[in-house]
Amino acid sequence: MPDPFQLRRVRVERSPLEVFEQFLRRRGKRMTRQRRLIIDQIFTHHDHFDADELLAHLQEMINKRLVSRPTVYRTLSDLVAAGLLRRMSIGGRSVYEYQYGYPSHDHLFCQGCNQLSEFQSPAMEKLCDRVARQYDFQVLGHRLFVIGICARCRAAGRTPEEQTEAPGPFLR
Amino acid sequence: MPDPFQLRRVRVERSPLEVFEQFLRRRGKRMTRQRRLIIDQIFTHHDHFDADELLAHLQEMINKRLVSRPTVYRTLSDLVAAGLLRRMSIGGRSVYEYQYGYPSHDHLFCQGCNQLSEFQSPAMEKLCDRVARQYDFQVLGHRLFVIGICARCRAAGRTPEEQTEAPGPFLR
DNA sequence: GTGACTGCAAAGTCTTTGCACGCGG
DNA sequence: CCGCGTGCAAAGACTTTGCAGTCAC
Repeated sequence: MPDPFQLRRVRVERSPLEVFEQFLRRRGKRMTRQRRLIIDQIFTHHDHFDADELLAHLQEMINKRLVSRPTVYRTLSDLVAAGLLRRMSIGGRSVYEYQYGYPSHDHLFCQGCNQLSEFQSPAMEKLCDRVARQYDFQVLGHRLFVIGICARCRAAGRTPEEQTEAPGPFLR
Repeated sequence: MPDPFQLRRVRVERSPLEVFEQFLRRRGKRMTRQRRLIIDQIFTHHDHFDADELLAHLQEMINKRLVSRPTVYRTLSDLVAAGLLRRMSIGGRSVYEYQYGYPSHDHLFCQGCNQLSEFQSPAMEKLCDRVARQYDFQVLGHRLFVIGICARCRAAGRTPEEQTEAPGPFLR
């Protein structure tokens, strides 16, 4: 059985830092100490994360007053604009994941543990394209969340919390 | 070419109001004038909407002080809990759509006009199930957003705004 | 009559913005 | 040195909550 938790990066020619530097240069923007810190922190992890989690990882730097909250938010937006990250939303907050150097994938969302995991499915890509063609819709990408209960939670007898908050996708 | 904009309700035995009344009764809750107003307003429209849009439709009632903002929010949550609505998020806000008496479907999201439309694809349902089985994941449902440009926007030469905000899904 | 519901105002969360200073190129 | 970037504080957008009066049952 394939493990959905282990997508590996695809090989890319330039490092995220290089890509970002070029992005900044093209726009007459600057590479700063803060931006470098944030990129380092992000691209040494392989996760879905939100600004707060990133801030937690940067906590030490924040304590040392090396990065501030607004700068983290601003940089995250820049990284999305640069195509390095993708932004989603879960539970009303923005959540980010790798885009550059990371394979296209879909998500499994477990209602037992609220974990987001990933899987790849070429068939899914094809089906999206086929459906879109039917509706004369030019596809730029897609977001799929399969919602349910993971094996671990089922084994633990953990059932979804009451449907007070039904899972639902979010575009931004 | 099928029109994605025209899903029609499926026939159901009980009206949304009846379902909600039963839901309330079972929980020792009460059917109030406000809740009736909100349900009426919602189930005479066929849309995706958020609390503010609903509030706008209820504006007259609000002006007359017949419903308040917190009550709208509270009732929307109740309707989700009752299985009448589904909640998603777009752009950082909760967005609702029909659940009860409405067929299962997926979404096309146009980056040109930010319109959300719907389509049905049995193949998609099957594929989700098949993929989930592979990962030993018990499926409760899924959310799919195909992101791109609709025919109308393409014809109008409208391209997506710059990737400042990449579309991304949102679970809640 | 009892206790759930409402409206109001206020608080909470997450995110963005205005502004003066600091620093990259 | 020019002007972009940062940090601070404050504002903003959306949603939730505490509380006292009101209304459904």
